[in-house]
Amino acid sequence: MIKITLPDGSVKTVEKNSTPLDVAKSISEGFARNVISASFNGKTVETSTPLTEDGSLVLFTWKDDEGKKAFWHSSAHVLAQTILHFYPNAKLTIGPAIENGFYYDVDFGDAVISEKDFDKIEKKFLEFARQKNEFKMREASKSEALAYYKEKNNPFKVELIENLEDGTITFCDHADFTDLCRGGHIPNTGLIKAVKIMSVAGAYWRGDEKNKQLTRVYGISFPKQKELKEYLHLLEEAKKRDHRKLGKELELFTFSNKVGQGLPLWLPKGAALRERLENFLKKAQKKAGYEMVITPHIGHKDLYVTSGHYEKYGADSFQPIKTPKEGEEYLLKPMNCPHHCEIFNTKPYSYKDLPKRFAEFGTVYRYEQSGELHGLTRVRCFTQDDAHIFCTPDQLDKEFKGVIDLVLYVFGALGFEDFTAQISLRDPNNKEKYIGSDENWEKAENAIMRAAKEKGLNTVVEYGEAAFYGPKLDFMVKDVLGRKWQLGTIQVDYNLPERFDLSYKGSDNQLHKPVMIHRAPFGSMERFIAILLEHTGGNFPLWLMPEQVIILPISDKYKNYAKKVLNLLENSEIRGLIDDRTEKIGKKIRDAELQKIPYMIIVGEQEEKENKISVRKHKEGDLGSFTIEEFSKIIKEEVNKDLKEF
RNA sequence: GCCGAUGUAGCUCAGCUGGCUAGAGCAGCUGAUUUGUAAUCAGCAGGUCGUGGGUUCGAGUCCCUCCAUCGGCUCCA
Repeated sequence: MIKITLPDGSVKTVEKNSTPLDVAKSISEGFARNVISASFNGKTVETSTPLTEDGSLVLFTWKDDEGKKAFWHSSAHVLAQTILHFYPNAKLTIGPAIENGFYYDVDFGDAVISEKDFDKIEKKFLEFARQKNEFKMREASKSEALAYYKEKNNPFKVELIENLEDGTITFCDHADFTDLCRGGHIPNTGLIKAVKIMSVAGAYWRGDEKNKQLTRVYGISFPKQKELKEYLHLLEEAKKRDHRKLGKELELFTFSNKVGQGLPLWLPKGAALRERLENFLKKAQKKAGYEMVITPHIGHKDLYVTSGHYEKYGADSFQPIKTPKEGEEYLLKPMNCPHHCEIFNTKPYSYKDLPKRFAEFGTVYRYEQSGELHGLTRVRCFTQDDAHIFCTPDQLDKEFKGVIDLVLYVFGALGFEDFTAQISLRDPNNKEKYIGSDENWEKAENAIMRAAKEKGLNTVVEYGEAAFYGPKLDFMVKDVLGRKWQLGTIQVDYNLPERFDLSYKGSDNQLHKPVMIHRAPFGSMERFIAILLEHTGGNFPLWLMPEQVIILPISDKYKNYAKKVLNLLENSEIRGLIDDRTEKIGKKIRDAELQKIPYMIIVGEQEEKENKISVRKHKEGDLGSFTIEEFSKIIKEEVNKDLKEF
């Protein structure tokens, strides 16, 4: 007999070689039917793995992330089985579970797979699934495994196996299908009741552009048909909040092929919104001791040779601007730091002058690959809410934490609660991608980790995500489809001060190098507004709204009263407009609702007589009758609720 | 940049297997209606069917090039 400890602390004594499924059955038959995967002593096991020693067992159902992972990983096996059914010469590579579903990377050879094929794949997939085949793990020696895939002429699996230790190699069989596999499956294929092939895409073998491009087949599966339907419905709903769609509908921004790919055009309402955001940050920055600077959109080539950008990005950037002067070259600025370094360099500083904090809404130009452009989130011209802090090493921690406070203030005011603070470090295996000494890198990395910890941020560490000149603390927020985007960023840099030979006089009368912090709480105006649009669905906080109220006269007779109301509201710094079309009130309300204007003010005979207004709130309906003073107060309170002082 | 898909009026879309002057709703314009909490009625106007080539008696429809967009990959100072 062995003792099995369950997550609630209870201990079950079962016979040796009992399986996790047996343990589940000993709890209840009903529960056992829902158990789809398990972990034993922290390691993923099959639900059919015989347990041979005492230990702690966790049983997972579809409701658990681990359960879903096993479900989707198992689905990838069935997908591979189905693909081989239609394309017997296809070569399988890897097929993991992902956040929403699973994929399988396949070398289809000369065959092309596209959306037209999805239907038949789904049908055959479910046919295979219904056979209720069990997933059975089987150990194999390295030579056996290699021989198997060499015979199948599959260089990808051979490469994978060559990197594995002998004695750790396992296969998983179900029906007549076999795959190299670490394990973690659902009991049998019959649990998969619904599947949808979502898309195909090219994906490089092992994520390296230099390798062969494989075809990645994305799918998602569910234990119930209904859940698939719900998932697809959710996706449809999410697409309605796509910032590209809302940006067009709300007339915030647009693109023009004549102007060029990835070059956003801000329309009046979008420009007003953006200006409001900028002023909001300017105000907070002023309190935090920043000084505004302004720098040109171009810079001499030498500036970027000094900074290292020329060497790093020169060939892949917008190409230099030539002048009539022989050999003279300027670059569109891809970032503001070199300019700000030269601003610092303009005069000598004492340690008593530091920190210096230079801020600029700096527009930069980067030649992003055409396939990378994406609405407003990835563009070729964007404006960073940039600033560079030059401080002494002693001041670094305090300054860094001050920036964290500012970022948290900005995120808080705009309702971003669900973000991850990502510590982006160097790729330890690829140090030649970065400039600067190991010593400086370590100092910078430590400063970031220390500050993030002291501020109690919930952080994740990502290797290989650093900038080429220094590590970053990135504030990541998801878009409506769950894709992560970097918004706020704070970077510690010991390298540019060296390259630009920045210095200050210390109390010891010696010259010292300042430390530089690059930071942008929004990240860029473009990306921030895009993500804000998706999070709010266009219903921005009231203080940001291009139009806060719209006045709807019942008929032409009340236009004058409407104008009077608007005037009074404008005196209270409320932004509004009048819908003076000769339309029915129902029509005006409908149009105002579609434009997502927060408050509608209806004025007619009744209102004019009583010198009042009838207020209707977007999405909520009639609020009743108010005096203008009462209404102004409500608006002011709502604005102040979101706009706390920094 | 790479893989797959898509591109018809300002917007959302129809146009089947190639066949007369390419359709609809909304928006726009004109007129009537002066209206009480999500669409008043009528009329008018609006399209080189993304671009350039090709196949064909005939191309929005089939083929190729390029451009742009979408979903991924790679990249992201």
